[in-house]
Amino acid sequence: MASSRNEAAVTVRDVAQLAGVSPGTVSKALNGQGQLREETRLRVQEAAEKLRFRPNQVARSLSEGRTYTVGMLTSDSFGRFTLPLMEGIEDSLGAGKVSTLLCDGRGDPLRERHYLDELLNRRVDGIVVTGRRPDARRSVGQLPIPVVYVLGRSDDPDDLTVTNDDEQGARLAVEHLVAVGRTRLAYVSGPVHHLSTTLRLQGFEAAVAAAPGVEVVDVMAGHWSEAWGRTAAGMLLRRPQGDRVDGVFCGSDQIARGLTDGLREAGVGVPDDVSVVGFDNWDVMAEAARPPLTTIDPNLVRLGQLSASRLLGAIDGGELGSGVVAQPCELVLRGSSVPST
Amino acid sequence: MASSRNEAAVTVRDVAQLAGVSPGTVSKALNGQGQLREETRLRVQEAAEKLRFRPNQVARSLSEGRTYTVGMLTSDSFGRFTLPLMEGIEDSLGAGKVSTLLCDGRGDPLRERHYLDELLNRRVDGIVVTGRRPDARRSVGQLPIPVVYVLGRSDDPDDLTVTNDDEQGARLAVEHLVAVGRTRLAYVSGPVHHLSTTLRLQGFEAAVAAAPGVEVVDVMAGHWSEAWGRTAAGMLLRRPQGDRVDGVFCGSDQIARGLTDGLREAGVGVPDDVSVVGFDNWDVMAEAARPPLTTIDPNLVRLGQLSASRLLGAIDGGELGSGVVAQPCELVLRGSSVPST
DNA sequence: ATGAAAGCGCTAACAC
DNA sequence: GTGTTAGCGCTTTCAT
Repeated sequence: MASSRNEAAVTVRDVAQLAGVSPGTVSKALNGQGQLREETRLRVQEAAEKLRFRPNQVARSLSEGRTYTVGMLTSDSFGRFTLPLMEGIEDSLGAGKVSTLLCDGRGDPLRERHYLDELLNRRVDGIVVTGRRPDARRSVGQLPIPVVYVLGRSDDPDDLTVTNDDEQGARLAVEHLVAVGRTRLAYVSGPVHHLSTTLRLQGFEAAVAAAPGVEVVDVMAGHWSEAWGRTAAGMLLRRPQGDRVDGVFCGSDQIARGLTDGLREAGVGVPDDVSVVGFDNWDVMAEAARPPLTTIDPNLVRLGQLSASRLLGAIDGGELGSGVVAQPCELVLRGSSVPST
Repeated sequence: MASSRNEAAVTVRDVAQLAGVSPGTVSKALNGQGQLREETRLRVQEAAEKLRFRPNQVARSLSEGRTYTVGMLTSDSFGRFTLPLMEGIEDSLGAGKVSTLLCDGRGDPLRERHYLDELLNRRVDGIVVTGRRPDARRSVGQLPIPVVYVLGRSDDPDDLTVTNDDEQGARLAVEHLVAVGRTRLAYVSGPVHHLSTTLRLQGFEAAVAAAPGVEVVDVMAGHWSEAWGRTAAGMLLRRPQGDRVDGVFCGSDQIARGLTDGLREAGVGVPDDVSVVGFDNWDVMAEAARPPLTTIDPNLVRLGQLSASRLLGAIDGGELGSGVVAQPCELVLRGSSVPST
């Protein structure tokens, strides 16, 4: 039964009748297909407007065999990182007139499987899988529609993953520290079992190795928290005189903020005594810190945009591609890194 | 044209053929309609399984005149507050087998109008409008489907708004401060033009008025930021000796955190000298603060759940209701409020 | 340039 | 109990 709360839904037939043409002509007129006399097209458009015609997208989907819908499946849960991704995804999809169906897997494989079925039943044109787990996630497998993984990687090299380049981001941080004159560097990271922790370590070490006269003084792994940052500050301060650190790269802005607080409260000047660089460019943290944090921005919005536009390309028949596409990060300058001297 | 990347999609006809029945019977068997012999039902289910039949939800929607989809339209943008709401909404909708179509209005009326049209064209069964603006937002108007506003209110009293009870939340905070022995209270709020600021002020004053021997010493409006909290701390500290404050209710956890930092750094003990209560129960802020913040939890997940279940009720033919439904907040106890003495 | 007719895959009313 | 028949509202050949 066609629903109606107020007025019965108006269909192409109604429009056709009012315009004195056939339903087929209405379709063509409204979608710019075929070749119609300009006069007819206008007459149809007027009729449609007059009747406040709302083309039933469901019927259209059935007929066209395409829904102009993509599913967004989150591995973990909606988190802070999901937001900017969603924003970017909507940017790209909105431009292509496609809508987003939301599914929150919440890290539960069963739940995820269920949602996947649902998306497939709904005949979405494609799926973007977001997530940010420590390691690569299990691929959702071969599907009749294109799938792109964003931020969190798929464990299947045949899948396409779009993510940020952690290694390059870390290099950026070190290069900046070196540029402001720092030579004795430490890396205060999140948990070791996090892929991003490892990748950033590689970048950190590579960049230090490439800078003559600069050395890695300390590497400490902990948690993604302010508390860990403060703890790390204490540890850094306990280093013997003459073996101190003058530049710290942190695995997150939360860590960087905690570290900065710890140093400041111990009377160590940031950035005058020690330069600090964070990671994430999470405004709430970076801007509230004292001083505000210089940090590495993984550019999540752009990641979302890119993944969705790759997906759209594949939906429109292009090649999706495979492997990991790592987008460069950017350095965002604030007060925590450049000494005034 | 029905799409296919691998295998042509299998339909009820295919299942019917394999099971040796008619398409109509397949539909009944799979949806538990009508009365079929158990044996037939099983045979059909097996056939469906064997062929990996995916009922085309699009066709079903067209036929049933119901899409099992609701639109989620955000007024502002995806923000920190949207996340828990979405979680709650998905909780309720998922149970009812309905999916969520995401639309980010980004505070742009044109964009919003566009999305609204899109949702209507897609024949969603209902819409939930989220947002958190300072004041009530313009109603999306009379629609052929039910609409519920959550968190941010609609300006039309005929619409249904589900939100948290700011006034009650503030009372809760004051009652707690009084319970731990505080008598000279201040309210450090966000911007005055925010509805929630005003409502909380009312609750604050009402609760103080109801507590004998307790007085309002100061009320200060500023921004939703840590920086403002620190500034406010300074202002509080500059009060003349003998006219000091011993309990502060803050309009947000960010403010509370800034305030706490400001007090601590000036040598004022929290909670021993001054008790502090925040608002939001935003874990990142509340838990990283020193001490962790006692705060008022508006329970956004529950708000999302409630709004979605009200919507589902209306979709299933029930009354939606109207006006503002304000859900109570809860007090969450952490370290910033109860003095050790 | 336009109309007629078939069909997308499913459900539902009515036969048998 | 199960099959048959019409649609749901649109797009899209194919005639004209």
